[in-house]
Amino acid sequence: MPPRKQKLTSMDDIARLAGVSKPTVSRVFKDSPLISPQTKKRVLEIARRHGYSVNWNARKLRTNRANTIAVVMHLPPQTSETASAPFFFQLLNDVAGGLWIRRHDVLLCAPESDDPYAYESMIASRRTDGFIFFGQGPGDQWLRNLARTRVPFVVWGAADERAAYCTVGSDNRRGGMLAGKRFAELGRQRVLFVGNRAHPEMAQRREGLERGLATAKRAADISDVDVADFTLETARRAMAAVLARRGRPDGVFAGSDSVAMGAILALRDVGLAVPADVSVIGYNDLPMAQYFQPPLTTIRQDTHQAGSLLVEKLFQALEGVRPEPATVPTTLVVRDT
Amino acid sequence: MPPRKQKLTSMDDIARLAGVSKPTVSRVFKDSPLISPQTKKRVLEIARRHGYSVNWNARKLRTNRANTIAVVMHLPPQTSETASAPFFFQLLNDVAGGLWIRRHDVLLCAPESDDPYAYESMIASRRTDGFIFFGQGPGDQWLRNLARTRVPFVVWGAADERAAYCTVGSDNRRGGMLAGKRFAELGRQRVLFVGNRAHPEMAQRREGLERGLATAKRAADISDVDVADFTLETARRAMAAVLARRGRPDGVFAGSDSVAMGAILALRDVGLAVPADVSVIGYNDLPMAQYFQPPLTTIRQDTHQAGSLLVEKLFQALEGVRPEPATVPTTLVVRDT
DNA sequence: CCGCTGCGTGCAACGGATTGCATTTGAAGG
DNA sequence: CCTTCAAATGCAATCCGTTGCACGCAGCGG
Repeated sequence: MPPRKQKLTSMDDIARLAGVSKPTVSRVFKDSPLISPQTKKRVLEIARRHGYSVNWNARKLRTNRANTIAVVMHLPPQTSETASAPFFFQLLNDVAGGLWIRRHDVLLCAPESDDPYAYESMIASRRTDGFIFFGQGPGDQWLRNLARTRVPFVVWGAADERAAYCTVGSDNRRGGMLAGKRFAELGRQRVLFVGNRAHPEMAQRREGLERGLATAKRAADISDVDVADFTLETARRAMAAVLARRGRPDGVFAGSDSVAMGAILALRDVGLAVPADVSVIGYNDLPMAQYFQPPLTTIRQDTHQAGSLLVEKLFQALEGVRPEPATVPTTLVVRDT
Repeated sequence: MPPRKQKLTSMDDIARLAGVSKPTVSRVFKDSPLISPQTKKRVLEIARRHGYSVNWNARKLRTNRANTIAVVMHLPPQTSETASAPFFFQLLNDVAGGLWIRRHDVLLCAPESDDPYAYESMIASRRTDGFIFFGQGPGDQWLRNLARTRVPFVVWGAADERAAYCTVGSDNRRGGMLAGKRFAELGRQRVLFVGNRAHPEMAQRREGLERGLATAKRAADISDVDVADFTLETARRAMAAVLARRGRPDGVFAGSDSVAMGAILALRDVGLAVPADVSVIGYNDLPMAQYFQPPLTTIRQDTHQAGSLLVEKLFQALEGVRPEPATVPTTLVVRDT
């Protein structure tokens, strides 16, 4: 492929036009304090008139920094329907905001594979300075492996027990506990956890649920429905299957709002009323949650804060500091379920 | 800021290790047919062993192409709640997919401003090769201006009458017409269009609506509710205001699903039953639409196809061809409203 | 045995900016 | 009037690949 377009004006050209040297122009564009105000003004003026802007690639080459952060959305490859997606997109928005403030570019990536090599090579080739992963997926061994390399990254998800890598996540245990306590208050006895314990975050939510339920006077019973993904449809089917086979719950704690909605539809299908017969609590407080019928009771987490934290931690990692994991607070939003 | 990290292995190093010259290594990584299979194999082997990958920035500098496409999501700056967001995120997914296939990076951008200069400078600095804009926003004069520059871009939205720039969009007029025809069939007489005619796409949908209604035996009446943004909340409020002041409609065509949901809530608040008293039709067929209560009747557009088209057209533009606008088909999905 | 064709490689000249160090200049200090 | 110092600017090396062109060598037809 031939190089594109006509020769474009370069720093040399601007330097010549402004009657200064190339380094001076360079410093002007870096806003270096070394340059006198008049010179700066003149150079900028000329540059603007000629539609010049610094060649980013040359700069990146020379400085050896990409000034770019890659966001990896760990979604099932084909399914663009994934209903937990809305949450991640909201998070994406907030993360991108934080990165723009720090004048970094946001590169969108699909998870190539779990092979650390793919990520190492993106760093080695200077396409990105670091990664933000959205969600750990089922099992996080690959992240532990990645942590052994020199790849800077942070993860939205559950804190790793062995603290091999830095995470920012909602306080899953506390979120679960809030749900558990509420069920306890409502006197619910047979609670179903709909999620997938292979995902570290889900496991923590379930753990919190247990603890919350333990505050009840009469011990409650927990059983599980594992779903392969967190789409509404999958949850609905899984729930229907369980309702047909096993006994009827009087409380349902769902790993995400979309799952909660699926569960509610399944409950309604077998004639159980929400919340009269069964209390349901979701997770994430998606925008849709409040408009679902009935409006969903759910655990909210602050994505805006999450976004800034993720960015902040990653920048620490880039500085060579080992960032501490963090959690964002969770609150119970009581609506009608 | 000092250059980061230790000196990393470069093409020279690999060349030396493999006992060949730098150009040869370069050609290996470009998968050039000039190189003999043995040499290629040997070089790749050595490169992999040393964790080498081509420095992307150097390559981009030399070839003068960014191999990157910027996606600009034209969302209101602050509001991350924008409920029409889900649709754009779905589209983002599909666009990104198309770009990955073409081995291009996806850069996420906020709309800096309507000033073409911002975009020109991103091109000049070779941070991106072109732009994909999601939505035109209210008024598209700035896009016409942008079209006069050398910036390659395509837009998701309504076709520009003067064809100043290339768009891909749903067949808005047809979509509107489908809605209009359905209202006609149902014998609806007083139809409300909830949208914002300043947005070209919305104007087209309304136009289609009119045409569709014209097929009725008895002429129907159209009036408008303009909303400032397309969030559920805004729509709900606007709708409530109108219901209080003006007469009651028996049909509502909403510019987007989130608006439709807002409208339904407002209708319910004043005691109007959907669909008994009022038929409501939305637009986009968001994943949530089918789970709303009652499940939303709406106009669906194929985002997957839209994504590929956008990408395809943009690449034509990059090749210097002036791409033709295109539309993706729309279908009426009849549910319970 | 010679000249030609083509494949596989190497040479060297870029591409556009950054930066450590040297240099100029004007003002302040002696 | 001569230093001395800081501020402002210039010099030249460097970052790492890509590519037009030249070259060596093997095989082939004459």
